[in-house]
Amino acid sequence: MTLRQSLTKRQKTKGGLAVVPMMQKCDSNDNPKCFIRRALTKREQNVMNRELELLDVAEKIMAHEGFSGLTMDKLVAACDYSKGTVYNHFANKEDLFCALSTKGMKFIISLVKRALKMQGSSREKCLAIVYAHQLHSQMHVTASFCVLMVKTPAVLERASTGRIAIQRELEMEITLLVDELIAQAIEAGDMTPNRRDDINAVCFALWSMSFGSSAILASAQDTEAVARLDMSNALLFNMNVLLDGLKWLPMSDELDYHATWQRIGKEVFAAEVAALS
Amino acid sequence: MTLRQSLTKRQKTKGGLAVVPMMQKCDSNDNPKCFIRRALTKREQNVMNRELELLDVAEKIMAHEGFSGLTMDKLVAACDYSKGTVYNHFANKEDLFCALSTKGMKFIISLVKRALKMQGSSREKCLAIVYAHQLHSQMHVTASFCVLMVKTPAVLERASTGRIAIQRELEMEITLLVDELIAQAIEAGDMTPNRRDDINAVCFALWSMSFGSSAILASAQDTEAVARLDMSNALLFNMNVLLDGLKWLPMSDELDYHATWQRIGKEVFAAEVAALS
DNA sequence: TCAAACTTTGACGAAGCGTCATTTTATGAT
DNA sequence: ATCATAAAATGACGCTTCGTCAAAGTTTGA
Repeated sequence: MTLRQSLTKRQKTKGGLAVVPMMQKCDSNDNPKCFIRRALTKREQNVMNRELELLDVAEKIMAHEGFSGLTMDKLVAACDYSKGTVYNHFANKEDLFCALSTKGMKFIISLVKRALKMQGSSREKCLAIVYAHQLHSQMHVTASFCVLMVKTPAVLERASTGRIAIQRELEMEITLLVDELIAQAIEAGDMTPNRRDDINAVCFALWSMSFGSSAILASAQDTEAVARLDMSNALLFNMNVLLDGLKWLPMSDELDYHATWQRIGKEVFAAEVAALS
Repeated sequence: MTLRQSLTKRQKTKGGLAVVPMMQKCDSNDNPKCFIRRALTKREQNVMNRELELLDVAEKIMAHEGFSGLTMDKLVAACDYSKGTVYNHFANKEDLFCALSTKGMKFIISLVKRALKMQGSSREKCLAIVYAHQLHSQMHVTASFCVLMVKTPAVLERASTGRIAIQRELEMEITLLVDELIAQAIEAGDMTPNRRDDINAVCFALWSMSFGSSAILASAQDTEAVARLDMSNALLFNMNVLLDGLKWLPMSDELDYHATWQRIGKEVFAAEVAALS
């Protein structure tokens, strides 16, 4: 976030240097509309609102016409702005996907924060986090695909570096939240990993399982191995096996985590669950 | 595979029915070059060889220019055939991706079959299967992305139904292989799930963890949560935790699975490991 | 040897992407 | 209030990519 902050506010094009307009850019050459953190002018406020508006329109198109149905031309046609303006926000199509992913991540983070405030053991909170992830993938099916898609070289190669950086920051934020939970669990004696390294490994294991399960459940519903499954319980089953393997107390034969799962839906994410039906 | 097999060999266009040429199609309207299983004519043999050739060229382009660098026009330019001929093989770009994925799946299956023949306990064989998956994602980075990508709506919406069906068959094949291993483990007393349902659940859990770990390791290498990791052990760690959670004997504190992991690399996949360096 | 069946070809139209010269709007100094 | 200047918005344009199809070429088997 320190990039180019030291430059004078107005610079001429002279000398071949890139113009750095009032609306400063985080990134030297490609990412438009990625603000330095400071008080926003009225103009910048407008720009930000418009960005949200554009993302909404894009999401609607995607929800309606599928992933490949979203094109820049369609987005331009569907909104009240011109092509140039849209491209002022998103450097290219992949950048747009990245922005949609960012929006999704922010949503997930807000859910995760609520999950962590839940009453219960550290293991129950962990389940609540996983529940949050699944909620997102159910509520915003297409957007959750963006989160997936953004990891793909096709996107990483083309999206603006600024947006990729934001994406990474958000990932870091989630990681830190999970790290904290793990630390709490260790402190409370619910789990006892040997070395400092193991916290990282545990965090990665949780992520892998949660991500793997949700991704497959969301995309491969008519695969035999998924179709034959009791899908409502699959995620909980997977997580319980993993958490048992980690010896994260209380073990699943000591406590009925189906009840916990229900409780999470009712107490923590009531509004979201309701919105789903 | 029973689709349209009962139709007479030659049918006229009359009556509005789709032409079903000598080179029969599995699919009524879109998938080209998807053969019914029977002795192949010389012509068909040529066509199949050419398909492999085209896939090779496509893979090379992708390896060189990245995922989005592969376009139909480039493929046409890089091979000795015309656009029409290429489109005779692949209904569209997504169909090509699907074909690349299929090729990858076939490779994985061949590795998995070797993994199952390994000397050792059922749990060790299970690790060998996971090892096979990881090998594929390391040896054919781009192709393994195709396997991922194909699950995405963007591809499913457009790929020919015939190829998607083949894809599903191959998935089924792997599922059956894993099912069999689980059944063996239960019979040998290495694991004791309660009900029939649990076999499905166990299979799904294995798949989720293996897929999730590999996908993240392959794509998100510069994410904080991955970068800080001991990546060479992450997959083994994840699998051991999961298998411990399943109480799949011998537990990881009874047996040094790092040794097993080494052994798999040396004994089962020596050639592939060597090819990687 | 020939007609029918099948394949190959590449020019073409449509659609998508991203750019940039030009026009419009906002800002702030006088 | 006026005007010069900076910034933003516009949309026509050029280029790439996609996928089609009528026509030309090739194979098959009678």
